[in-house]
Amino acid sequence: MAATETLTAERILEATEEVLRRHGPAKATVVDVARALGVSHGSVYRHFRTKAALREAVTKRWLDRTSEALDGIAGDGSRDPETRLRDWLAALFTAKRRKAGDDPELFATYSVLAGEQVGAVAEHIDELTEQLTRIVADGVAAGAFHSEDPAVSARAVFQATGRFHDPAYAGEWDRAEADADFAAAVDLLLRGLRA
Amino acid sequence: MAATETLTAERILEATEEVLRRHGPAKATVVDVARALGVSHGSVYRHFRTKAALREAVTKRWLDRTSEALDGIAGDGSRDPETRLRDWLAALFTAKRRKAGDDPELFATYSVLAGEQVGAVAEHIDELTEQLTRIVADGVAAGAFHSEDPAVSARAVFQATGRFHDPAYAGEWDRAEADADFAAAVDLLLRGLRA
DNA sequence: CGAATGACAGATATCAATATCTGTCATTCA
DNA sequence: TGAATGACAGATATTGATATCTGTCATTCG
Repeated sequence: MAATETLTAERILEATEEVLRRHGPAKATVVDVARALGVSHGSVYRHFRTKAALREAVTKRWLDRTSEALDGIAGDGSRDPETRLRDWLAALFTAKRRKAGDDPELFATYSVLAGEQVGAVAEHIDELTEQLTRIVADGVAAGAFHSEDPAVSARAVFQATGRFHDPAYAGEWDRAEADADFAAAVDLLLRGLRA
Repeated sequence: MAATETLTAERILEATEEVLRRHGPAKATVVDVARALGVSHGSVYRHFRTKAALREAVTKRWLDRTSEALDGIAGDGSRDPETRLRDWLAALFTAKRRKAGDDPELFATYSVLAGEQVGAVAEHIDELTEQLTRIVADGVAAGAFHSEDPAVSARAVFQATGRFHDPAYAGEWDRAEADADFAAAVDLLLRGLRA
């Protein structure tokens, strides 16, 4: 029985996600989470020192799902770097667009949380940029790319494609021009990277 | 004497800007503007049909100041396209950064207004993109740039540099890495454009 | 004895009553 | 006669009294 299972951080995070989905970021309370689990809110505070810590943990969890999905593409050293870079960027854009399109309210909720958790987001961006750096470095090693410093180039590529992954632009992702804009951006950046 | 001058749209816009500076976008009212001018609010409605129209006009005015400043660089056909493109992007970044840094509250106010006036902003972006297109087209004509379609490339360059002109990123502009990031972005994009 | 509770103080949010604002228009003023 | 006014209705914002929430901790429970 779910209700008699021991109270773990993981179960609290699941309940928190559910409460956030139902109530939105502004109205989701720790009391709501406790109610959903059938425990007192004091028990939740045993696992998370503050409400902010709980929100941070649930945000990290969400961000990590994106990072993990992309890591496979970044790490696949057997494929040629240009294709890998194109695939990685396309996968990032597609994933974000799907999340935003499938459940706009939950996406908006997590966008608000991400806005609060600047630190967690910075870490997430670092992770993604490291994945990009790996691809660029592989490309340089293979003679396919030119770059003075793969980390700098990767950062530039990530920032230049912000329009296609930053939640601030989510409203533009279903516009008719989005795909053409994305293709033009990737083509221009890859021309810039090629040896 | 100012108080006895005829009431013109221009004078109303000046007063509106002042009221916005003082009260911010949320609390600035048409009544405030009328009070600042020493007239009844009915008189303001003679020149602007709605409060939204007044806000749109004052926003356009603000956006146009940026466009005009950059038009000189874009139109100077005597200088080489690569330098002109670098200068144009640097001028845009510098102008935005200065506005945001010198008077953060007014900048935040206008950012809110820009968020409301989607149409006016779209026109402004079209203008800037046309200026960029002129530079890219000149570069292609001179054999310095490669581009299938200068308008598409210009759009890609503008979007890729969004981090350095979109008010959503204003908070990042005074970070230590901003200049290095900008340089890396411009270098990468110019490598992509060169013939 | 460690996990869970629930009462509590201070901080934050909600709600309904009140005040202000937007947009109109018949009237005044120069 | 055309520009300006100010009273007005409906919509929006402010306020202050009330309810809920956050975070703690002495106590209970298994």
